[in-house]
Amino acid sequence: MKPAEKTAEEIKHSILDKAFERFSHYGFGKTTMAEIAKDCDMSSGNLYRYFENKKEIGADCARRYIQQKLELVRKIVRNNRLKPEKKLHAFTLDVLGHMHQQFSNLPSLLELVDFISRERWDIVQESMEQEKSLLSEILSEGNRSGDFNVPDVQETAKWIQAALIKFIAPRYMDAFTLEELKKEAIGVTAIFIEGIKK
Amino acid sequence: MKPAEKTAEEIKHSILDKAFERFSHYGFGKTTMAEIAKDCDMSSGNLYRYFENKKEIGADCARRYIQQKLELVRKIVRNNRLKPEKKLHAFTLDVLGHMHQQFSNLPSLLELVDFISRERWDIVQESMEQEKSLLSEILSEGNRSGDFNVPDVQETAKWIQAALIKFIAPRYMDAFTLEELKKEAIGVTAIFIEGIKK
DNA sequence: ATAATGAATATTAATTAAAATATTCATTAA
DNA sequence: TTAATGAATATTTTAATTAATATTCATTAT
Repeated sequence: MKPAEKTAEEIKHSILDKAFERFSHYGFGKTTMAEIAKDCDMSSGNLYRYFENKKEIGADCARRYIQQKLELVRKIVRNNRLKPEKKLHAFTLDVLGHMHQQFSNLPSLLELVDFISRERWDIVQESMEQEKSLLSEILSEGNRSGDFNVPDVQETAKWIQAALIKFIAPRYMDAFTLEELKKEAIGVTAIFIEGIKK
Repeated sequence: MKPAEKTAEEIKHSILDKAFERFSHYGFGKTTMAEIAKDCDMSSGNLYRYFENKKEIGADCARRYIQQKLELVRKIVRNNRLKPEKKLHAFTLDVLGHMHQQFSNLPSLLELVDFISRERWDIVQESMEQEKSLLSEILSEGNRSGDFNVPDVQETAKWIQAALIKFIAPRYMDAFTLEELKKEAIGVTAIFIEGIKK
C-alpha cells in the first residue's frame, strides 16, 4: 500500500478532526458540509461515504471528545502513585480544569453540546456511565486499601457524580470563573472524602 | 375606606396572581398584557400604573415564587423539633419535592425560568444568597448543639449548595423522575452529613 | 469493482412582509 | 387630583418567501 493511501478509518478520523475544528470555532449550525469537505480536499457528496449525515459527524465528534476527557480520568485512576483520596481530588480538579479551559475559550462548542443534549441523550448517558465506572474504581480501591468505607460502591459513585455535576457539566463553565469553581470543587470533594473515610 | 377599594399594593398583588396563573399555564411569551388586564378587569394601559412593563411583571412573579420556596425552607430551619441533621435532609427533600412537583406539572413555567436566567441573573443570585444564609443557619446550629464540626460555616454552606444544585435547579426536574432524584438527594445529603459530623 | 464527483432535489435557515402585541399618552371618569 | 381608558405608535412575533445548505444519485475516474 502506498503511504498516500488511507484506510476508511483513517479518513473518518481526519474528517472528524476537520469537522471538530470548525464546530468548535464557528459552531455546529454555521459549519457547512461543503466547508468540511473542502478542508478534507474532497467533495461534499463524498462525506456521505464515511458518515450517515452531518448530525452523525457531530455525534462522533462529541463521542471522541468525551473519550479524550475520560482518557484523562483513566490516567488518574490508574496512577499507582496516588492514594484514593488524591485520586478523587484529581478527578474533580482535572475534569473541571479541562472543561473550563475548553468551554470558556470555545463558546461555540456549547452549540454542539446543546445539539447532543437535545437529540442524543444516549451519548450523554453512555459517557456518564463510563465516568461512574471510573469513580467506582477509585472507591473500590479505597475500600481495599482501607482508606474508605463505602458499603455500596455503585450507588455512592452515582451520588458523587450527582454532587459534582456543577464542576463536570459544560453548562456552568462560562457562568463562573475557574477560580470560584475550583474553590467550591475542592470544598465539596473534601467533605465527601471526609464522609466516606474509614 | 370601602371594602371594595384596594390599595395599590393589593392591586399589584392580584395582578401578579393572575399573571402567574397565565405564565405557568401558557408560558411567558404566549401570555399577553391584554389577557392579564382582562383577568384583572382593567385595561391593558392601566397595568402600566402598577408595573414598568411585562418583564417586570415576570420578574416580580419569579421573586414571589422564590420567596414561597424560601418560606418552606424557613419553616424547616426554625422548626425546633428537628435536629440539625434532620433539617439538612428535610431541606434537600422538601425543596426537591416542591420543585419537581411544580416543574413536572407546569412545563410552561420553565419559560419564565429561562427568561430570568437569561435576563435577570440578579434575581437568581439574590435567591441563592438567601438560600445559603438558611443553610448557614442550620450549620451554625449544628455547631452549637455539638452535632457538627464546621470551621467555616459560610464556605461550607456554599459547598453544600453547589453539591445540591441538581436537586435545586429547575433544569433537571423534567429530565429525571422524582424517585431517582430523591434517592440521589438522600445519598448525597447523607454523605455530606457524615463529612461534617463531629 | 471501489472511490469520488457534482448537478439535481429535499431540507433548513435567513430574509422580508404582515399581523399581533407591548407600550405610551391624550382624554375621560371618579 | 388620582385612576383608568383606549386609540395611536413602537416593538415583537409569526407567516410567507427566498436563499442557503444537506443529501441523493447518476455519472466519471481510478
